[in-house]
Amino acid sequence: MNIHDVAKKSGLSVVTVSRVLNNSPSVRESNRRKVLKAMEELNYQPNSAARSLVRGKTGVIGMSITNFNDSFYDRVIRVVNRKLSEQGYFLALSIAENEDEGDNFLFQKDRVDGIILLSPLEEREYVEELKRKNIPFVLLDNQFQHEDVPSVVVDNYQGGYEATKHLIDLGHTQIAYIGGPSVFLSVAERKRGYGHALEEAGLTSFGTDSCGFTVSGGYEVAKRWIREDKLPTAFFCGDDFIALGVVQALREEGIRVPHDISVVGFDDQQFAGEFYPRLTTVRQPEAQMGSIGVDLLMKLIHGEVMPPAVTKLAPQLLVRESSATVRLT
Amino acid sequence: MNIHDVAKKSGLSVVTVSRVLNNSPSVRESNRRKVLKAMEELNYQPNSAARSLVRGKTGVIGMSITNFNDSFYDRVIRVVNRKLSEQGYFLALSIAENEDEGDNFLFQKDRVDGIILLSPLEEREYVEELKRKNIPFVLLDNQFQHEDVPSVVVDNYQGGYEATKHLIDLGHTQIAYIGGPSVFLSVAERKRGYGHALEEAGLTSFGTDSCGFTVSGGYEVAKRWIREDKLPTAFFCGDDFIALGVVQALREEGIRVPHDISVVGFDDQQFAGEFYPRLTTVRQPEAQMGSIGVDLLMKLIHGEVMPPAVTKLAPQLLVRESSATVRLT
DNA sequence: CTGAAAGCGCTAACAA
DNA sequence: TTGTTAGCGCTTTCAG
Repeated sequence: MNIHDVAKKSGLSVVTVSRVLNNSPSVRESNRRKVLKAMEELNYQPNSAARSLVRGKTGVIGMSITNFNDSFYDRVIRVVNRKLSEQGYFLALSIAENEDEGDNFLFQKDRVDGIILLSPLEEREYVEELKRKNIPFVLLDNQFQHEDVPSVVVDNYQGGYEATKHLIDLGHTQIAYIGGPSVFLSVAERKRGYGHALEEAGLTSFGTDSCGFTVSGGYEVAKRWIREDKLPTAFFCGDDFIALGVVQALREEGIRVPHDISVVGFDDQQFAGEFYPRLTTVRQPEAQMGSIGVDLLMKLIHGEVMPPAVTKLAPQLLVRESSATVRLT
Repeated sequence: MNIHDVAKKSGLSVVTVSRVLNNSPSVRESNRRKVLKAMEELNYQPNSAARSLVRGKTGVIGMSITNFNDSFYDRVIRVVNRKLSEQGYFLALSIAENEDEGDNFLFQKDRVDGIILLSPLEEREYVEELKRKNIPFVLLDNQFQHEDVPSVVVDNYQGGYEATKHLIDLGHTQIAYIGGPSVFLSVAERKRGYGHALEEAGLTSFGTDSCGFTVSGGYEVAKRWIREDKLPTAFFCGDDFIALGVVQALREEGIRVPHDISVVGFDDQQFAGEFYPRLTTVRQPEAQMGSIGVDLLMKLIHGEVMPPAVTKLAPQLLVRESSATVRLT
C-alpha cells in the first residue's frame, strides 16, 4: 500500500499523487479530486520514513525530560507541544534516565529536526554531544552558559529577591532560607536574591539550611529547627515541596501559618495553590519559556543568524495566604 | 556522510559495512576492525530513516500520555522505558491534548512498531483508529473492554473493597466514600468495592459524594459536610488528592486525623507518603502493569497468538498513619 | 566470506 | 499541468 497504488487507482502518475500530498498548486482540480478519492478509498497514509529519507528532515522535535511528576515540566511541555504543532512540527518526548548504554535515541539528526533540553541533568555532556552531531537545539531552565547555544532561563536571583522583599515588606526581620540541593545553580541564585534583599534592608540572615526538593525534606528541617528552638518569623523555601513540609511541621507544633510564621515557596506546583493556607510562591513563566524556546529553535533550524544569548525571564510573585504581616510581640 | 563513505574509507563494500552494522557473523575479523575504525574516524551513525524504510520497522514504541504531573504515570513510564530498552526498543512519548486537527502523530505504522495507550481519554476512538491502521497496541489502565485488544488494568473493585475492609476492621461503622468524576469506570469500581465491603459487614453507607481528582475538590466536599454537621468516622477517597483535601479540611476544623476521623486515599501519589499523617492508601502495581504491558506488546509484534485478555492486577493496601481504630465515644 | 544489483516509498529536477 | 528519471541511505537477495 503505497504511492504507486494510489497512482494506479487514480489513473495518474506517482508524481501527481506526490504533488497532491504536498499541496502543490499545479494540479488540475479534477485530478486532485481523483487522487484524493483514491487515497480515501485505499486508506492511504504516506510513509514517513521515506519522506524523511528523501527530504532530509523529519518534522519532529525531540525533548528530553527527567521527571513526569512536576507541574512546572507539565506546563512547559504543554506550551511547547501546542506551539510546535502550530508550526507544523510534532513533539516527541523521551525520559532521561541514567542511560549507561548509549545516549538518548532522539539525539540523532535523522530522527528529529531539533531538540529542546528541559532542565537537563547531564547538561555539559548533552550539549557537547548535540554540538558534535550538529543538531539544532536550545536549552530551557538550564544551569550553565554555553557558547553558541540559545537558552531560556528564569531569573532565580530575582525570584529569591522578590520573595524575600515581600516578607520584608510585611515587616519580617527574622527570615530564614531553606534551599534545595546545592548542586543546582538555581538554588544558589535564589539564595543570592534572598541575601541581597536582606542586605538592602539592613538585615542579616536568620539562618539557612538545605534539603532535597521534597515535602519530607522541608518537614524534617523545620522539625529540627523547632527542637533547637530556633524559629524565625518567616521562611523562604527553595521550592513548594519544601515549603509545604515546613508548613506541616509548624502546624503540628501548633504554630499557625501565616499568623505566627510566614512561609513562601517557589514554582507554584499545582498542589501549592490548593492547600490551605494556599501557598505564597514564585511562579516561573512556563508559557513564555516554552514559547520563546520554540521560537529560538525555529530560527536555528531555519538557519537564521542569532546572537548566542541567554534569555532571562522574570518570575512572578504570587501572594496568597501563607504570608502575612509579622505579628507584633 | 553515509555508508558509502565508510565503505570507501575502509576499502570494503557497503554490504560488508552493513554486515558489520548488523553484527553479521560472516565478516572476517580483520575486516570488521577496519570497518569499525572507519566508522569511528568518520563519526558515522547509520541513518535511521533509511533503515526503517528498508526494514519496515522502526525500533520505536510510542506511548500517549495525558498528564505529566502524576506519580502513577511517572512510575509506569519509567518501568516501560526500562523494559523496552532491555528488549532493544526505544520509547517515544507524546502528550494527548484535544487534538482537533488530525490524530496523534505517533499513530503511524512507519513511525512506531507498536503503541501503548496509558489511561487513554478518548479510548474508543483511539482503539478504533489503531485497529484500522493495523498497528499492534495494548491498553494500560483503560476503561472499557475491546475485542482482540490485550489490556492490563488494576482491580479497582478490589482496591475499594480492601480499603473499606481495612476501615471496617478498625471498628468503623460510619464510612463515607468521596469519589472522582463519575465518567471513570475506575471510580465506579472503587465505589462498588466499597459498597460490597460494607454490605458484607452488614453496614450501610454513611454517604457518598464526588468531586474532581484535586485537593481543593476533597477540601470543599469535606467542608460542606462539616457545615452540614454530617461527619462519618472514616472517609474512603477516590484518590490521594481528594484524600489530602479532606484531611486539610478536617484539621482546619480541629478534627484530628486519624484520632477523630480516619482517611484512606488511592494511588499512592509521591506526596501522599510525605505528608503527616502519612496517608493510608491503595497502591497500584505500576511495575507489574508496565512490565506485563510490554510483554504483551512484544508478543503482538512478534505475531504470537494470544488470548485476547484483560489482565487484572491486584492493588496493594498501604497502611500508614491516616487510619486508626475508631474512637469509642 | 564478500560484493553487485535491486528496491524500500517518496520527492526533486528536468522535460514535455 | 503532467510524467520520466534519478536518487535519499540502507538491507537483501543472489552469485561468486
